[in-house]
Amino acid sequence: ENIFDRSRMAPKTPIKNEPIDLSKQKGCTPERNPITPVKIIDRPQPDPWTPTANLKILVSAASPDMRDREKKKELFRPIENSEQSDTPDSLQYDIVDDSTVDEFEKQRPSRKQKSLGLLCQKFLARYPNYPLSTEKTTISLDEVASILGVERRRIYDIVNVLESLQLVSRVAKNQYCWHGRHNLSQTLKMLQDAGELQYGELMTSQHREQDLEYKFGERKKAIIPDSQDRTLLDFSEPDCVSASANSRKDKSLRIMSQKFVMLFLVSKTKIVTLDIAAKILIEETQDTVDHSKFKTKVRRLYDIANVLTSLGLIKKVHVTEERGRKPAFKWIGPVEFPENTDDLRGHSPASNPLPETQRGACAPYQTSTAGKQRLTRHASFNSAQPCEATKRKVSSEPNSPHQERQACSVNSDKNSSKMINLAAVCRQKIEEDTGSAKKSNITLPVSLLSVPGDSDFCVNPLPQAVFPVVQADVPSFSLPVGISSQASNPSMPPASKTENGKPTLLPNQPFLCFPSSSLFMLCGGLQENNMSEPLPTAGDLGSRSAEAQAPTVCQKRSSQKCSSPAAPGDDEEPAAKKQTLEHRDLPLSLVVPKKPESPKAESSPGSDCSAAVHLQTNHLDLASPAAPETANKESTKPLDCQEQGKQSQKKVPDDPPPGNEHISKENANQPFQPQYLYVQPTAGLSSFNFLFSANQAPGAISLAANQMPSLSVPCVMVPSAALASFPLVPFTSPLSPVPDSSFSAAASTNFSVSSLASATPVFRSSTAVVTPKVSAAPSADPQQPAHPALHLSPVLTRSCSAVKLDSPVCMGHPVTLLKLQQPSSAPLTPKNIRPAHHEAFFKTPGSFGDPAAWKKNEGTQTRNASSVQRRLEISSTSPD
DNA sequence: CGCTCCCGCCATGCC
DNA sequence: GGCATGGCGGGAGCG
Repeated sequence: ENIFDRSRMAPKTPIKNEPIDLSKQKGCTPERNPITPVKIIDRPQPDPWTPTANLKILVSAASPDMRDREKKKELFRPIENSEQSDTPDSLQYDIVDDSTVDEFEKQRPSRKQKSLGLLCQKFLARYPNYPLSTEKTTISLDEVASILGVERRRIYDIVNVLESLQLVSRVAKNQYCWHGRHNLSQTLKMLQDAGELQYGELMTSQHREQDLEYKFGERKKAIIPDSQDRTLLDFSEPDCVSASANSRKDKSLRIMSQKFVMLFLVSKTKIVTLDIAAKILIEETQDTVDHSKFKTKVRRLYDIANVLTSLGLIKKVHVTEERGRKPAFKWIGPVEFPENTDDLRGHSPASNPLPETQRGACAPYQTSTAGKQRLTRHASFNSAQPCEATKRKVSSEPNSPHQERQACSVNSDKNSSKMINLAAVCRQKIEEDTGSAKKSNITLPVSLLSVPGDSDFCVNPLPQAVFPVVQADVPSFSLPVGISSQASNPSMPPASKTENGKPTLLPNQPFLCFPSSSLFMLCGGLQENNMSEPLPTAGDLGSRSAEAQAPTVCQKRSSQKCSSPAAPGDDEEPAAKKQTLEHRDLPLSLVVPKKPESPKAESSPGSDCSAAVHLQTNHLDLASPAAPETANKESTKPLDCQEQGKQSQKKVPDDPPPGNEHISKENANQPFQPQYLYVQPTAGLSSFNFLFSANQAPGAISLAANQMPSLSVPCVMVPSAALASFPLVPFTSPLSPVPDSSFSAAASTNFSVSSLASATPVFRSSTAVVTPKVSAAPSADPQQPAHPALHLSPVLTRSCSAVKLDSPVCMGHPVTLLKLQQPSSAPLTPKNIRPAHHEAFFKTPGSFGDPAAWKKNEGTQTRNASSVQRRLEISSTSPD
């Protein structure tokens, strides 16, 4: 390409002479090149780096020779340049003619040729993705720079980003150690966790605040102690190694890179627009956002994005929002990480969902739990030592889901420890920071949120809430459901999900997207009444309680099982999971059907999961009346989970109960047809919409929300019948036989809105996975289900926030749920719904009141997608 | 015209 | 003072 371009390009503008030509060289051999630089280069070598090459490099690096090289390179450059001109035959030809031009032209690689992304590819081509643990590869900045024919400054850009992902670590001055992607999954997981914490907390905090205080404004003020936040990410060496590594101040690029990645990992949709990311990053860093700063941030993000793109972790996409089309990046890297998910994995093929990078997935859940602690100790990513360690780890820990996974678990040691540290740090910071509303708002946005300013919580949850789509692992589910997105929506093939899920998402999401805040999906038994359901969130419920409605809900819950406020969460959780899943997808504008699964169970692990499960079960039940069995199973599990989950409460990962897997599987198998009721929110709050599964046990619905307590938002339960009218319709009636009646009557599910938020978190928890209780008798287990939720909520609360975000993670587990839901989801309704606000694009929930609107909005999917954005925007604008 | 983002000045810090 | 790092933003390439 280069050659071509050059030939072509060159003519255009003779630019300065640049060494760049080297690019051709891409390649390889550093030293050699010196002498005969040019031509060699031509082919990039993928392979290139043979062990030998590495050795050479190392050697060179080690030795003072390096310097020499530099010298050489300098020398070379000229040479190369001259040669280059020669080199390319074609070029020459073209160029040659014009003598004058020649020089310039040749040299002048087009801008593209010089792009950081291309440069990064060349850089990466030199090193193996999965280097043998034994070999260490050292990278000499000077060498690389000379080889690649670029200034060292550029190499710093690349290396800093790579370092943020621990693909390399700095060993010494000019020296970096290449680790390859062995640790990538772990690192990503860490980032995900950290992201959840940060953002999650924020969210939670926001919610809280909101609940407490405002709905609109103040939250942000809240404060933000962000400064520290950034630090959070620093893997850099806490302990280990030389502090030297850290030296610089913040190294914004590195931190930014991590944060940027975190946004993706937290985002349901996996799509992050640059502007949103910039806003978030800026906010974290600073309150003030000048335009100039914004621009600068965006520039940096491009730099980072180019590197990440070269790594195959993200890809450029465009999100179309109301305002227009915005550049965005979609995460195409591994989404799921081992974590706890073992369980999940087991049962759910969902693992499939793992995106392309399977490798990524590995994280053992253990790591999450244990890991953190451990990690705490270590911490330093950077440390030179790490390299080795990491390698080892790597070897041991496999990251990749499949292969690597094993290793991963092991790894946890150092790397994980480091990671953990970060996470821990982040948490703390986050917690601290959390206070600041702004952040939270912002952060949340990422994927999650959609919440409009007002309904913060709600919103957030909602967005995601869209129906979960399950990726389809189990088609059966989806279909059954009336809604089934799948069925109805062709768009989402389950399969697609598997990948990242994303793909499909956008456009057609099978899932339903609700306006961000506006909708909630609930699954649960509806028994009681239809009424409102405010759900108390589990822990926090209070908020919910705040609202009058809550009581009923509570009762319901209690009846169901929700006993504790927290408990209620369960039901919700599941829903939440779904939502979360959806959300992820949605993030930007679209919802993607991805697989929900994965995620992380970390945060609220068990409990969440369980909750999720419940939901699922519920859904299932609802969906398929027939399926009660499954439901039961699930339900039971959930219970267990709950118990477990409680323990785990903290986000730390609980153990993932094996059960979950089963459940999920079961679910999948089962024909559930979840029915959902969609409730539109009253105008008030942002209107939340709830979807309930028809049959679920009431208990299930309960919210976990804990954090969200605030949700008090008025939610309206709509009888299935009512729903029918809605676009959503599918959910309600069709499927489920049961449901209808139940709906109408029961509609009241308990769930706390707030829980929603929490809910998501719940999902995460491994537990959730485990337990899906049986929905059939939703009521039956109320406790259990509830518990899970509760667990989550209480513990989570803080974490919860994170959780929410995370929820997506949960998704993985939840997968089953997703499936169920999806069906309906497809419905789009959400999208449709959206219409109400544009701004809302995210979400404003309430806005839609009319069904019609919903329909209209379909197009809006996008809006769903960018929850973050929404949030951001919303915040500014007030939601309706 | 606006999105991208290259390029390199220059600040920061360590030695 | 020199060198390694890397923040930063002007302004150009490109679609």
